[in-house]
Amino acid sequence: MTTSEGTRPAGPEAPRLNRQLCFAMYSASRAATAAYRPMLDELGLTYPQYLVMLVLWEDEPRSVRGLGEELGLDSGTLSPLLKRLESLGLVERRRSAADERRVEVFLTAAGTALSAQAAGIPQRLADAAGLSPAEIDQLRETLARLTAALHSSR
Amino acid sequence: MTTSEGTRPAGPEAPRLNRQLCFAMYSASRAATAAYRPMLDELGLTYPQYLVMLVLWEDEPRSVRGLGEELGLDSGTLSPLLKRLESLGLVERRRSAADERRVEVFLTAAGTALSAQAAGIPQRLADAAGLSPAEIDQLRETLARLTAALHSSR
DNA sequence: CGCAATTGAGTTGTGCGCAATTGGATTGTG
DNA sequence: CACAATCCAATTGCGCACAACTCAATTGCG
Repeated sequence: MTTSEGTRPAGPEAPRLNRQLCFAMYSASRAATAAYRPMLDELGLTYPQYLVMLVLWEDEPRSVRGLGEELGLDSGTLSPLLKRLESLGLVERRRSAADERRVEVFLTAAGTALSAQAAGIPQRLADAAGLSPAEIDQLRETLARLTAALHSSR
Repeated sequence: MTTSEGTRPAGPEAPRLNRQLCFAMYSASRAATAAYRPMLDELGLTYPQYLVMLVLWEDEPRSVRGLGEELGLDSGTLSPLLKRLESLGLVERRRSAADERRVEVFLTAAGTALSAQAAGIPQRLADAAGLSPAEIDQLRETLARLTAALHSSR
């Protein structure tokens, strides 16, 4: 029977075309996480834990809410992650005195010290990426625009 | 040469620079998955399940091993995922007669039929991406090169 | 042929990511 | 001031990812 899709040019290879764009992002993201893994293993961190530490190394303390906005993660992800960072002795969580709903996340001395050990990671990953600085820059800019467009399309 | 401070490592802001490249990929990948979610909800699929179906819509049957190579996933991820697709009535798994170690994944009639319902998704996502076809093409190419470089750097 | 090494799928355990819900704290409005 | 609406963190439940492991089937090698 004839399909009812006369208005759309949805040929049999349309799904295949699409897979290439989004699958490329999915693959690249997992490849990057995998490339980080051996370096982060030396620090005893996972990649999302490393992202949280990067934010805290910039500015501290941060509320759980603030970390979530910065990273695009909610408390369902952050609460157990922060609990693990706390049990590693890298951060400390304290209820805000001004607003008892908020939990402030502080770095411990060990958490602050870990920054020095992590300092070499960016360069090591840039070396593994095999892209020129200009390409990296452009890739980052395009991805940021794409992310913003996808978020605002809801 | 623009913004090329990459030669000066280990400064206090090095971690911040790094976060931008890899965090951009991490964010973009999650934003894309989120953009797919409402469309895939209509099909009752998750994004990884959709990827598996895309491969099967191209060529069927595929072994678990073959799917894993195509998608970069191992049996620890695929086995339970395929079990869920089977319980949805979209695929069927059968031991290969030629090699009893292999499991061949076949589409059911319902699995084949779902392809028509999924046909509109690529265009809908491309619209949400807000990038020109040329930009999409270049992004895909750069990501593919990056993924290959990261994999071969091990 | 006989048996060790390899292969393929599955299972287990850990840690995200995200939707939905809970429960206590705060804010806004009458 | 009262109290409903909102806010914030935590919890629960489900589905990936991925490492490590198990077990059966197959292959390779003497």
